Amino acid sequence: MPLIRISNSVLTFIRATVRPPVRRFLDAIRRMTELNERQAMPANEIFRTLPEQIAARLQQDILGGHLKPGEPLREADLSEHFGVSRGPVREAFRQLVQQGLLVLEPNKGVRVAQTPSNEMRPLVVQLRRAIEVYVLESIFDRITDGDIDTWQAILNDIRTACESNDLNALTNYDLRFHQAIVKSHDDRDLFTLWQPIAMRMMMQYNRLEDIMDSYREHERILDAIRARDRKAAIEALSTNIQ
Amino acid sequence: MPLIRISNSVLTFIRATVRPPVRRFLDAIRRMTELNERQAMPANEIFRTLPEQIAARLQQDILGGHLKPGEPLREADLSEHFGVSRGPVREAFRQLVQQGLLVLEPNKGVRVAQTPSNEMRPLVVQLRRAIEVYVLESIFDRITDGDIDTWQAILNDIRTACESNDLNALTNYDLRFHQAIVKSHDDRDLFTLWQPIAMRMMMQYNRLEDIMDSYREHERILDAIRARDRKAAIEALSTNIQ
DNA sequence: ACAACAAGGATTGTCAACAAAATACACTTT
DNA sequence: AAAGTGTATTTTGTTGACAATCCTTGTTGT
Repeated sequence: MPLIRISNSVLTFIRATVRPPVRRFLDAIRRMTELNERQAMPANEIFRTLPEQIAARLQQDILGGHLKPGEPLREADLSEHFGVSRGPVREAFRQLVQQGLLVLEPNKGVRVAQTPSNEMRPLVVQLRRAIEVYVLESIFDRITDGDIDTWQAILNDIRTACESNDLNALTNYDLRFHQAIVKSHDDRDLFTLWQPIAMRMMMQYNRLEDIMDSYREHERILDAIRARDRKAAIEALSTNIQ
Repeated sequence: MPLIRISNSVLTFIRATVRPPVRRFLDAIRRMTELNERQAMPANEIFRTLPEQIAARLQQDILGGHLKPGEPLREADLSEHFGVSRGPVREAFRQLVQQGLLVLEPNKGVRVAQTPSNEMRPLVVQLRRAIEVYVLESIFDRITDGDIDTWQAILNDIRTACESNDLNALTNYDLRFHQAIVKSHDDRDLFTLWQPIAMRMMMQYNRLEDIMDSYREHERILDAIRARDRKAAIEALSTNIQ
């Protein structure tokens, strides 16, 4: 599947051709989709940059286990596969290195990172809990009904994934759920801090006996938020992260 | 000052010319210097890659306050300044983005990151403490006299910086001290996790009344380690991080 | 006066060609 | 055999040219 690249060429052309009210309308749409994407909506890839699209696909391949830890990734292969030059692929690699999904060795390229050791897991859990609890505490009084709706939509996706026993999709939506919460904090820097930590947990997604538990845990979080029960929400969030 | 670029051209020539025993000897030296650099020895820039050298300089400029938060950095300016093309500069930017020192906006370039808000500081302190305490606990029984010597050398630099009241150098060596400890853990991934968190603290280095306190705190840590007093070492480390 | 618009320069994004480095392999020597 | 050596291949690093985007400024129309 080739990448969707409407944004640059076509959109610029349209923008230049069309009357200003329509132009502003297009910009508004663009802004909205960008915002939605930021809030972890179903990925609308049209307006994203090339490297982001590539990184997003590779991320799914890694978290989905199609790319095994230690496996080397070649710039030339992927640039051919995606039909772009090596530049954007390189850039995508760097983004994934930042997320901790790839490891970079100078002059040798990148490999898929090893899943964190079991010994290290408690530390990662502790770190992620600290951040997410801090975020939830911090935003709790400013959570809008719109936020809750957004999160509910993701929760529905989690339910579907659980019911169809699709671990791959579940990992994805679980990530999106927590991502949406962290991103709703004003300070974008928190997300930057949180992402590499959370990724390391997503790489070993095998904690639950019953996959349905994942849905129930997230439901508990959102229900508590909806009831504006601060303490219960934080407790539920905290037990979900382990 | 132009970047030192001996490694590639000259070294390759030598390697190709010279007899294999010497060749391996050169490789050994190379490996050693790389290792030393990894353990935060005085920066031997000769064997580093171009982007790493650039990133190292920019890092000092940012932590030293010569580049103010919010200030935009232009690829073209720096590529001219360092006498390289935009590619390596771009790469250096990405490394610094990973460290949290720069912020990237697509199509708009990078800016120096804002120092973390005061509200957020306790969280960052908590995260950094968690990691460093974990590391120290984890490596404690395997710390060699060689390690201690290395750290003592950095401690001496800290003392010098404190005595000459050079806050800039102090920031640098403080970073190196903790970096050396974290890097001595087998799991390199811990360093990747730790770095962006620690950087955010280094960006606001203004905690101490008396600058000499910094030396005393680090001295306490190393003394406790030298005495193999686990509890005291962790306590000292923990109070140093705030 | 004020919004809509257009043109220009400045800056980042992408590309393809080339350089440097790492790797693999066949060949030699001891 | 086993290590030493040279060459060819593969892969990443670097460069400069060009394209797309952003931003500023001046102009037009109402």
